Amino acid sequence: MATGRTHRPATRSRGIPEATVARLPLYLRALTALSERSVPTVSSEELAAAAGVNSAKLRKDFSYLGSYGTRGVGYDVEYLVYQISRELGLTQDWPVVIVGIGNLGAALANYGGFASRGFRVAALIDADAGMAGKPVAGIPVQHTDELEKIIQDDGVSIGVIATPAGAAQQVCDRLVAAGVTSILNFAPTVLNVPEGVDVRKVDLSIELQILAFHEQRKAGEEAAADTVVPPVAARKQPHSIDQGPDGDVPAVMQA
Amino acid sequence: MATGRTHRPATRSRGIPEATVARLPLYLRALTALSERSVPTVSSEELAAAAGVNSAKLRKDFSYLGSYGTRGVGYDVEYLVYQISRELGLTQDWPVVIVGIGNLGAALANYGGFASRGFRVAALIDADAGMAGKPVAGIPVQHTDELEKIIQDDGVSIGVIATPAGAAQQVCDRLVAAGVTSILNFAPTVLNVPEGVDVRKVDLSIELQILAFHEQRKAGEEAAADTVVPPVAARKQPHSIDQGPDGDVPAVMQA
DNA sequence: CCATGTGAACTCGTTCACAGCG
DNA sequence: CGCTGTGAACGAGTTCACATGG
Repeated sequence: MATGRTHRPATRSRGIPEATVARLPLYLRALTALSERSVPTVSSEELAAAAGVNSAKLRKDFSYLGSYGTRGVGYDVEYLVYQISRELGLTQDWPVVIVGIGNLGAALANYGGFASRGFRVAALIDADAGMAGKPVAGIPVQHTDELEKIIQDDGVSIGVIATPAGAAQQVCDRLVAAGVTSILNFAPTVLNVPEGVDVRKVDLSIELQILAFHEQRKAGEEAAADTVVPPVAARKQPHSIDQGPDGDVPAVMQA
Repeated sequence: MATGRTHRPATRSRGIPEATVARLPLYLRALTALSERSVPTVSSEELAAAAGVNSAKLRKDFSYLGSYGTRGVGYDVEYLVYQISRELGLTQDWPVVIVGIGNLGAALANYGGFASRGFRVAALIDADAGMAGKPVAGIPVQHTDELEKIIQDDGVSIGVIATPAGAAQQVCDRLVAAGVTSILNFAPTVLNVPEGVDVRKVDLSIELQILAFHEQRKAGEEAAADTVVPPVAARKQPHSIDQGPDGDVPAVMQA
């Protein structure tokens, strides 16, 4: 990217910032909860609190989608749910394959929030021939040999890699060759993919290490304790502080 | 985190940017691999490629830690491994409790990269009395009633929540009350915690939704195809594109 | 009036490009 | 001469604060 200088040339006019995209699912979840409670409208303040962000950020985020609110009132819950779902592409069905049915793969297969949001487990794939046919979460596991066929037949474009690190790149290559263009990687490896393929990674050990860093700093600060116990507390910090360590985005798990 | 206004007052002189902290584990992993292959030194270029970032970023990141490289040569692998480990607080042992031993909790308990990096599973905790005593990953599951005792006895400061969404906040409150100050949350909920407690979240469905967004855009672009097929490709793009947890968005790379 | 929507200020993060040291 | 280390330019993301419109 970025070649030299003024890139992202086109700026498709619908340029929603990546940071905003990463928060839309959060808003959607909060809105869905409100919807289930039959709440008709929410203010940016309320919704922001439910999503764990501040209201200015939420309003700015929504401003990239359009003007879906009503001044002096707030946002219509149902309408927003629809708009965000559409923006995220959740109004269509996304078949997904999960490769590597160990503890983690099984956990993912059983994950409820899966089907609930436009995602459908098209197949569970494992290299262990002994697993073939055995049902996990009601879906029979298939052998790796079937991978290409399944992807093509079902038009799968999203793949989840939950294999050991050693197998990840190989699985990735096959997924990509077969037509997958988005990959969620749980294996602790950097995947090499061709241009046009999106990879998101989730890595438990990285998250723990980040926590350890902060934890260590807390311990150290305590020692250096500036007489003045930084009361700060300042403003409003009712509860919930940073939550989404927004600093980054990813997540975590294992392989 | 933190911060109401001018906080982080002192800027303890050791202010490592959050974005850098989030990448240190990545460098560490790449370095560990090199170390196992007995590679004595690496250039920023090589290491960057292995970690999936670009070399300028890596050098800048390292500059926050100190001047650990040798001009004209590169970095000493072993030395860097040590420095980063120390910076991340991995030279000490971090006992961790995992609450919620379902598929996911079991997967986490079995995760190898766990013990390998200073983390030790101090206990597995589940609300189901029927699970009590049953060993998972060689560790007997204990009932939720024991939670406070375990945390205090073992001096646990990091907790992992792998419970259903409905139980997460409650578990979180108990963890915090018992002394935990860092939480890794796998439940799809926004956790409210008091100031000073760090929360990082990991959410499968959010990651999938972000992928779906980009996937949808790919499909749309194809249709709108600007005559000019953005050749870009420009410079060097050997393989591997974005990766990156954060914003994602293509980020060159190189090898 | 009230809460949205947004320009403008600001902060954080990334990239450039080159000085400087081994 | 090669590669690190870094100031400075640039760009992304966040927060402020207020004009605007229901």
